[in-house]
Amino acid sequence: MPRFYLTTAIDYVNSRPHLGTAYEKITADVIARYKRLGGVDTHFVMGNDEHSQNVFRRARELGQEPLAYCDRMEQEFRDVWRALDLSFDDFIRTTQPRHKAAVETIVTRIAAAGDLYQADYEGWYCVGCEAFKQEKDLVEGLCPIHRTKPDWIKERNHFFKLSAYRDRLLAHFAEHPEFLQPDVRRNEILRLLDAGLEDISISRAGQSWGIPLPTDPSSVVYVWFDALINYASAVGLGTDPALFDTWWPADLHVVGKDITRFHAVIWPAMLMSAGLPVPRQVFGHGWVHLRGEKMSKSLGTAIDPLEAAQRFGADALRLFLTKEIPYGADGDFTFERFEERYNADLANNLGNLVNRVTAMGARYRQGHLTPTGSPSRLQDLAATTVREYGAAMDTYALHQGVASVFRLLDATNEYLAERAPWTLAKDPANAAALDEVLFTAAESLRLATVLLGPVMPASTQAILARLGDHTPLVDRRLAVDGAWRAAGARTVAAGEALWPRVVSADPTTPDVTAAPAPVQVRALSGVSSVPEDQSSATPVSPVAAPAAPAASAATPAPTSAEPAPSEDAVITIDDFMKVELKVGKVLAAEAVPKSKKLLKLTVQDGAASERTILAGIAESYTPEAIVGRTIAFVANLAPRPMMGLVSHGMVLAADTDGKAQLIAFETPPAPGTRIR
RNA sequence: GCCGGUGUAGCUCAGCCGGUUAGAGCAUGCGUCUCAUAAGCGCAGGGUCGGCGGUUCGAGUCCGCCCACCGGCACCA
Repeated sequence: MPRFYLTTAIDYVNSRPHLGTAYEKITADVIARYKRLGGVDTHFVMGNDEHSQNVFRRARELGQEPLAYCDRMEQEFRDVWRALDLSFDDFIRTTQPRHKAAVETIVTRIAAAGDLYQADYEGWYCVGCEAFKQEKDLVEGLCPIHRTKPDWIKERNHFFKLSAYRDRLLAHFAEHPEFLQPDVRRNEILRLLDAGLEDISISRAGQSWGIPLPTDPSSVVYVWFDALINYASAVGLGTDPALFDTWWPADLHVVGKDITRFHAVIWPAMLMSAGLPVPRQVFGHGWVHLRGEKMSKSLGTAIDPLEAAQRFGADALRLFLTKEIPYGADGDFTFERFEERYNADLANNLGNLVNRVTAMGARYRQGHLTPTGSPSRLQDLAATTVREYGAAMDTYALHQGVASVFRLLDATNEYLAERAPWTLAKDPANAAALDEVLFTAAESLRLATVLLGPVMPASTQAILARLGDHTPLVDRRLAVDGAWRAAGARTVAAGEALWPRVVSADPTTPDVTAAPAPVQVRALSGVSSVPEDQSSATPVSPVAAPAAPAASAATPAPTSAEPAPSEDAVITIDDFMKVELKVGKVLAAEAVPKSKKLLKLTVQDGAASERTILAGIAESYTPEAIVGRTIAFVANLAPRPMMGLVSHGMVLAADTDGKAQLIAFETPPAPGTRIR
């Protein structure tokens, strides 16, 4: 029997899943159920990503042990997934022993392959700046800020030789065009590969929350490196060789478009290094927007999938998300549109069709339908539909697959209007014709319902039962149940409306936008946490991972790009007082040439002194709008060169999903005033 | 700034290698049937196919330039 191993990204557990997360799982579930319908032995795995500092911190905030916190969150996630009828076969957690075994296996094999080198990261280091310097930052070999020659120093770390795999990855992409879909994502990654790869740091020193690096137990495996391995640990790498042989390599990783690079570049390189087969395909799906806007937890605009499901049922939500959003592209969700589609597709079309077919069967034939064997145009169309449906679903054009089924439903409604069984029923002489029409319509509907099974598992099963097809869901096969049955009497049963038509005065939901969460105050703007908000999926902060912690001579940053949170999230007043916050007045502002985000500000920082600060707020403020404003800034930050200029400080702004909002004062204090 | 994508009826989108009056679904209006969830079926209105220019007998479909929006990279201490 053919096999199919399917995964979704594993999720951070620092907050509950929202509609964007649910979208990924639902579409993956549709694929899994479609495969099973096709008679494919399918293994569908989901899970949670728990070795994140954010998770650790969140648990601490709540005064809980991290693991206990993760246990609780697993239950919350499972509750949501159950409500959405997700048919995963296994649920992996990165804190499980089997995952630890797999991580150790892979890291050990990578080390054995010689692709892991103990950091000793080298680079130019300016003592004045307290920072590593890139070659390109130096002016005639000197630090542009301090006019001194930086030192060449070393710092310990563990790196994976990602750069060594560029050619093999390029070759793989060339040989397997289907490896990364859709094509937009593929092109992006190809360009990234063209630009070259840098080695990546895979360890974090001095942390306890994580899996110790086998080659250096004083460090833990960096969270996203750890997370990727879940796909292998879930099928027994390092714990169950037989299971692993059965399922590996994975056939499909369904992930958000923001993390395709982890799955299409780093993950295959890791596997190549470890001498393991790479997954057959990665699919990067798009986002679900809310009213055209990115859904955001911090703005309180994230939709609770449970609320959406409760509104019209889980199956209705599953249908909406699969049918209305071209798979791979971004889509838009609104309750108005959801209701509109619910009424059109489910109440008026499918639901009503079920009712009229079964009602007429009951009324004219006491539920007993007998075949007459006469071919009809519906039978031909059904064959075409099955073909189109299969072709679409096989290439994950889920929306097209579903659309083709609805064309068959439309045709069935037309057929009834054309043959008018209610008229035939008036004259006993038409008994044979009436039998033919009732049977044909019921069979067409039955077949269409089978095809919708992967999308709406519960309700299609209910419809089929009413149509006299009592095959258990697990035994349903496309080749058998998706074929037109010209023979075999059956019994249909009338019943309640499955999807009563709904008309609400105001389908918008006020509670969605009700309570915006507090906005993070963060120095400088623009650093949005997309993965947290939107995909909340696996391999963590893409901003932090591949590009930044690199070891090539060209890159500084000894470890990660993240500010390396200490084991304690709490700081003392002494720590805080090290930061010198001051009031400043913007004397002049101009856009930095060739930069999209930077404004160059001339800030009065004392009675008669001024300094230059570069601020990443150009997407939120024009230079004119900011001149004359009184702002807050960090005064004692090490100078930093950017875009050929040097910034002496950092402006404070609230960060609401990439949109900066400067801090304002009721009555502007004099420039230079200390803030604390 | 570089790279890529999108821009077609009120809304969501189809339109392959250029070829008769540009399509579908939803929404709207009218008509009609009555088995059915005021559902079904039929008909209709509605589009300078983002803009300008070019190639061609002929362009939504090819080429160039421009505009808008989206995404990726650089950049965001």
